[in-house]
Amino acid sequence: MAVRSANDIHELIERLLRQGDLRYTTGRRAIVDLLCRVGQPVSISDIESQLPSIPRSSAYRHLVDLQSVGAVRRVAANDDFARFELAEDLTEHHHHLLCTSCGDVIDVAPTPAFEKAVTTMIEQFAEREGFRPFSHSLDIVGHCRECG
Amino acid sequence: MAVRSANDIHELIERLLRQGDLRYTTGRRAIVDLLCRVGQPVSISDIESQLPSIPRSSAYRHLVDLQSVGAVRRVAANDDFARFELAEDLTEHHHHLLCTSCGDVIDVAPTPAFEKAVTTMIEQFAEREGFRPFSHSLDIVGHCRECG
DNA sequence: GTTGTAATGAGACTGAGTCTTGTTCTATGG
DNA sequence: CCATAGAACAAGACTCAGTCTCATTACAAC
Repeated sequence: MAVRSANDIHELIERLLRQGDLRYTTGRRAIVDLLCRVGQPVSISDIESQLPSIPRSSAYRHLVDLQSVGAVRRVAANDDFARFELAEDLTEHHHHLLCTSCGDVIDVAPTPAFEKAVTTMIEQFAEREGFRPFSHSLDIVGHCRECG
Repeated sequence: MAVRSANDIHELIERLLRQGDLRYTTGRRAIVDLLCRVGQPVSISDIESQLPSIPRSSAYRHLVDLQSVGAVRRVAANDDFARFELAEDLTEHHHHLLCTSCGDVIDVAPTPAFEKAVTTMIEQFAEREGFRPFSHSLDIVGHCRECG
């Protein structure tokens, strides 16, 4: 799903951090690396098991920092564990398949026809409700291939 | 947004509970009443303030019971408080406007054109990913009228 | 009534996520 | 090179939404 190379992403995130007077340190880079590699939303326990050298408190702090500069986005999954992924500006707009059995989250890219329909509809809501939309996300709930 | 009258909803929920060998007691009814009245997702603190006679532990238990028979659905909002609403079977299919400023959740009914586009796209994903879809939800993130 | 089961209230408990504190890096400047 | 100031960090205490336990109460069936 990566539209840019990992190198590009690192460079972009470094710039984003610098704009916020933050450094792109080893710990932050390790987390971004993981997010690039996995290519789908990652939970804190994923981070703990993949990057055991990073303490939980640091992982949370890094994620908050990365969010604050717009490099990372928090994803609300179906279980009650927060998950994190690279911001869409760095990858591409996509939606999520949520498995209610194993909790897994799978990224999927929408078709242009669908996104056009969404945009049209959102404009209607915005008009009617006086709502100013920033972004949208579609979650498809069901069972993944493994869970049948 | 109510497609059925509150009376109908109570009757349906009573039947759902009975099928699960559960009774439609005063506490459960009070919560369902609140969900009908408010007509949008409600948080635990909303329930506490609107129904002070129901202890928190009971409110949570009632919500779990109501969920287990399919009368109520848990909604993941943008803040990290769970919210609850009547299941779509009892009301009508709808989506959510999430305000990132005040945390409010507003129900909106999708246009038929949009739902057709969603269905088509979901079928494609299901095919491609071996995913068995049960339901979907679209969240539109932004600022509500009050928050500008 | 009696009796078995569901429902309830009160409060202890759990654990994801946050905050605090003291320490270690690192970028700059003399 | 060293000094030093601010950022980053590790460790662990802390918070509080949500869950669990258990003793008590309501209810349905006989």
